[in-house]
Amino acid sequence: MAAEFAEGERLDEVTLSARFAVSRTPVREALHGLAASGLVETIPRRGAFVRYPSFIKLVEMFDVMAELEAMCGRLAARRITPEELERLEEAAVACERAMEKGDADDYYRENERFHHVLYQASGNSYLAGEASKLHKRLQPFRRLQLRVRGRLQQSMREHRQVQDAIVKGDAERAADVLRGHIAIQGENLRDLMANFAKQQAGTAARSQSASPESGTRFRDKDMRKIRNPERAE
Amino acid sequence: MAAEFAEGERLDEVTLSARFAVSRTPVREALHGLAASGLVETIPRRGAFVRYPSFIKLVEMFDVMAELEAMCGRLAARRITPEELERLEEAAVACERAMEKGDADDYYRENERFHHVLYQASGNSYLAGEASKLHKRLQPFRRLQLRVRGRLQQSMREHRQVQDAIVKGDAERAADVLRGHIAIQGENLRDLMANFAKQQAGTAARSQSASPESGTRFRDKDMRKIRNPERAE
DNA sequence: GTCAACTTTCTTGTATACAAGATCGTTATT
DNA sequence: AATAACGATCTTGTATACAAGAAAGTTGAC
Repeated sequence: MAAEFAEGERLDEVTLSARFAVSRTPVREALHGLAASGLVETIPRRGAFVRYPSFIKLVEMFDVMAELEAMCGRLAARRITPEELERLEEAAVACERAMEKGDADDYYRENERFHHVLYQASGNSYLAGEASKLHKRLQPFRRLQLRVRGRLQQSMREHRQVQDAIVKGDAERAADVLRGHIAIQGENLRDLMANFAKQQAGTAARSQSASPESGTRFRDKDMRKIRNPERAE
Repeated sequence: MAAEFAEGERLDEVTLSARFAVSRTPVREALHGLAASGLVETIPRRGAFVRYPSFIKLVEMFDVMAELEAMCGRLAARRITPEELERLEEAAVACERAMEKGDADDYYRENERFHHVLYQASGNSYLAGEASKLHKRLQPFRRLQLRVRGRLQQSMREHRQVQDAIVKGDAERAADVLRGHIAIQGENLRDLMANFAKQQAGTAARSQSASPESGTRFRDKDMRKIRNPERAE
């Protein structure tokens, strides 16, 4: 399920339509949607290719996420309503319960609730939307990290610090704590990926086989045809 | 050209396909693209509706843009390469020439170049991409502002301040100046819109006529059919 | 006259057919 | 034998046909 489609794999429209027992039309629309959300890259007249974010790109995305969350925190510290404060407390309590149970899945869900309350509390609906989108995209990699030893407890402490700063209306501290809260996930990711790379070192080359760059071998005679790749978008 | 499609207007697929002399298929794909970029809202089984960002949303977007640019500046101050520094200077000089000529269109183009160099110089390609996307979306509203009296000169001064901070490697100052540089556009927008509203006050009501909320009159008898609007995505 | 159920019409969503570009294989030429 | 030109095949992009859901109009009951 997790590794159903390999990085670089070409997604053939007819194959997919056969597999899901629909015509090519909805398949095409779905592929365009995935392309918009970045999971797939489409090259005109060539097809759609699976694009998992590279490690570099993931770290970059976590950096941006950290900044967006910091902005949410800064604004929320000034703008949060009593009702939202209450929901923040509820989410924090739920997180605490999950942590005490040691239930990572549960913590993960409640953690998400906590952050979404913050996005809303920023009072900037565009920001909230963008933060949610990126949060969702980084979701699987965030989830991975909750397995790291002691991460749940640390995460919880950071949540309480954020909450404290917001209750006190300390915008800059809320921003800083949140920035760190996310940035540390980028750091942890580095560690996880390093370990993962050690294990998977042997099979890495194979997974690249179907990518358009490495897989489609341009023969010398075809090189005369000068094509500009004309990347989608 | 500018106001070819009115806010809330329904975009009929067959009408559009007739107008552009293509079949419905590419029209549908184009509409989906516009929906992804936020210019159009699609409601399942109902159609696509023109959605210009509201004034509130615009201000929100400028706030986020300010933060993204600030982040670019902070990173660029530390990571910019000599080659990028050179391109920044080139863009700044080009801006200066345009300003001296008083050519707002030209300044607008070169200003864009200046900012794109900064995005690149951040060394975070994801950030650069997101900043470019939002920049592009705010483009028409930015452009409006260059007509404001004295804005060109002020903008130019701010550019030089940004450049100075980056040359000196002062990350926080670069961030602060850039944040202000963008934030002021949100402020100016407020003024422009206030003036615009005064002029257009009479015609405002009419432009809403075709929106699905106000235009589609549900008759009482139809209210029994409980539909969840099921907003797209 | 008003309101509800039915029917008609219109529009989106999906399937299929066709056109055009791209890759791959074959053949001919140097 | 290597390379270029040509043609066959496959795949995407577009057009058209069909199905299903939504809005509007019509008829009938109270």
